[in-house]
Amino acid sequence: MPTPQTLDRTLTALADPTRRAILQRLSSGEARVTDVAQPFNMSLNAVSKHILVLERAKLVKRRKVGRDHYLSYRPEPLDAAAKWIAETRTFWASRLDALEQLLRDEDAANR
Amino acid sequence: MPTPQTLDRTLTALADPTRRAILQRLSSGEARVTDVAQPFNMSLNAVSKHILVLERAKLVKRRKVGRDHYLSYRPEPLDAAAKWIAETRTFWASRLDALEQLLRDEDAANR
DNA sequence: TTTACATTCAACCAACAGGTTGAATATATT
DNA sequence: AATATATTCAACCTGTTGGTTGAATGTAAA
Repeated sequence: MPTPQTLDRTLTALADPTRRAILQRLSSGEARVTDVAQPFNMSLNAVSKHILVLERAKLVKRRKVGRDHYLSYRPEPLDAAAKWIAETRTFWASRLDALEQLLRDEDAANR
Repeated sequence: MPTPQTLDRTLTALADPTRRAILQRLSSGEARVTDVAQPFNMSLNAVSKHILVLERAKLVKRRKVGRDHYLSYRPEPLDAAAKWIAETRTFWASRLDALEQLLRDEDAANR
């Protein structure tokens, strides 16, 4: 299970369409910072910052070759987040079953 | 599939431990704003703002009874987010299979 | 060795997030 | 009618986000 802070970083990184697009691009293979930035309608520096956020969340790894930085997609945090959400959903759903909810509603109505 | 903006809102809402704790609290049944705020070490107003974020993400629904506002947890956006992540992960993983990655690495090496 | 390229660093800015306090509003209770 | 409770609204503050531009750094190519 991811530590809360790890989860925060993963979800924050994913909660931005530019960063999701970067991940999608990298899912088809390594690319340099410039390559990743090319399709976006913003400065290279802006994309570089987004990449930093993804690195902090360990969704992207960097391999330096001379002046080029090759970026690659790392699926592990996504796996962990998906697992956390699925487990949490199950747990929460179990606390919302029909009978329990009915009893709580009655309790609330009688207050 | 959730619209990108919906996904943004869901992930943003989930990327905060206070808001996750609020959802957890509500997963065991309805509660009023004051009840939800009680355990937190912050002002009622701060919690009220967090609830607004959760409402915007449709993770919480509000039912007003007199001066009391009863809040309830809505799992649907969580389901949608989990589904999106799972599908995306599968899609991205399929583009990262061993052969394709090998070919791309050779291509990169020969540049 | 000069020039071009890939990238970050640094400073700045506007908008937003997350918190505060104080007042306003609406409803209950006495 | 007066008071207490539940909640939001409004203004404010501080720190962060997401963007910009310009300069610095390191490496490759002419």
